Amino acid sequence: MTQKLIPDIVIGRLPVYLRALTRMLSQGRQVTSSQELGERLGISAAQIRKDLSQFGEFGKQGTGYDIEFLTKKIQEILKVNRVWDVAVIGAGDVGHALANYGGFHQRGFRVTQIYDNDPEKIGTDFNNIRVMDIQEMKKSIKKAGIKVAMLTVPAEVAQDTVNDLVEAGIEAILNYAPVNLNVPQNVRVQYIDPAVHLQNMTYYLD
Amino acid sequence: MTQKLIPDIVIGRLPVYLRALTRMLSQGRQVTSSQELGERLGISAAQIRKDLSQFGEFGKQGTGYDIEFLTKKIQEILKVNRVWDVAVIGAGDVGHALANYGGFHQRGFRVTQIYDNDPEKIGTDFNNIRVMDIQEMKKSIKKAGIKVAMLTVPAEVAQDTVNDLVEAGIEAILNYAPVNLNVPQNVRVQYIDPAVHLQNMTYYLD
DNA sequence: TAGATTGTTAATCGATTAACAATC
DNA sequence: TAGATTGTTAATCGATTAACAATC
Repeated sequence: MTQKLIPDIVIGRLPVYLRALTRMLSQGRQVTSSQELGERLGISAAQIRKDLSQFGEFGKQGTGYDIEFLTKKIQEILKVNRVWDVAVIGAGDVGHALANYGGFHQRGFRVTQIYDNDPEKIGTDFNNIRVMDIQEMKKSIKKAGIKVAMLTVPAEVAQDTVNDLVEAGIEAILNYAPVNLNVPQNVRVQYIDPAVHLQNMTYYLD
Repeated sequence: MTQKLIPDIVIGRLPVYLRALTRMLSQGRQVTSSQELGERLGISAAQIRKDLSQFGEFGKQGTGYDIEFLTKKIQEILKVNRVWDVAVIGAGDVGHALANYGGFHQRGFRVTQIYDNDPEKIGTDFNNIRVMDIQEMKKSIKKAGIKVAMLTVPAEVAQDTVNDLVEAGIEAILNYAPVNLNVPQNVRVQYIDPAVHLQNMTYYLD
């Protein structure tokens, strides 16, 4: 029925492979190997080959991988060989940084909507995008058919906002609010919380 | 010799437990169970008990866990029952958002230094912290004994900057630059790249 | 041909879950 | 006491690695 053939953890490594390959390409490189890639990323060569083999045969024995070809293939697999419109919810510092971020458009994303509830912010422009009233969010996201959102609202209102996003048809949420979110099974959430990431490392410090 | 008793993946979940517990505490809750916590976080109750049991016995049969007590214990384990000074490298939008972020100080961190190479920015204040010349970085971080840095410089200079940070004594790096970093074994890196996180989810969209 | 590297299989390793005695 | 929930063991499940035939 549903596929679920490919482990989540494999999908999670593909963007990292893609990033490294794109970088090599921009440095004029044409061919690489699982060994080289693995060394750069701190991953075993066997794992890289195994991961890629889930999706097809992209390399040549004796030679390795054509970087441009493999890049294209991974982009197809991840469905970033197109551009996804993204809504930013919350026009604070983080929302502002995301609206201005230059790294999205080469990587399959474009911020097209920004929402806030602050009258002072509504109507102002962030990187040429008009900040809209969060009251409009549900209707407007639905109308635009947007599937991807980045959530930068305060923790207290995050879950309510997510409920609206889900009703609006959002299926992928990058959550900057420092709370766990409950969503239906068909909706994906990724978490970014700098304090959580830092706390991951302090354990190892003295 | 070296401990390495506790799996990395367990350490990685503790900050998430801590965040949920802190939230419950702020809501006036006093006691919870592995089952309740698991439901909130989408993790099995067994896993939560197993994770915690790595560090001691923090619960009571029949009752569950005292939230305040467990919070304190996890803070101790993660070494965030103190305040870590953090240096922000790069005073762009992301550096700015991090300098202003209010979520750090209750969670064990305080931004005390910001660096940039842009003469226009050097000497200005971000949230009452004077932006310093990146030329001073190595000397000044070493002098202050700072162990934790957040890196928000462009990809092209990230590795060089990291090399300096390592020489300065930094042992934990939260990397916002969209590249993999090579560091010695004693240095930890966590990666935040919104495009990578988004690409993790697009695979599952149509 | 000789050398290199893939894709894949089988073996190993590690993480998660189920189950339950202990006990609050 | 009865009910609930822990901490822990053993079983299951899944991911990583080693090894090598295939082949460029």
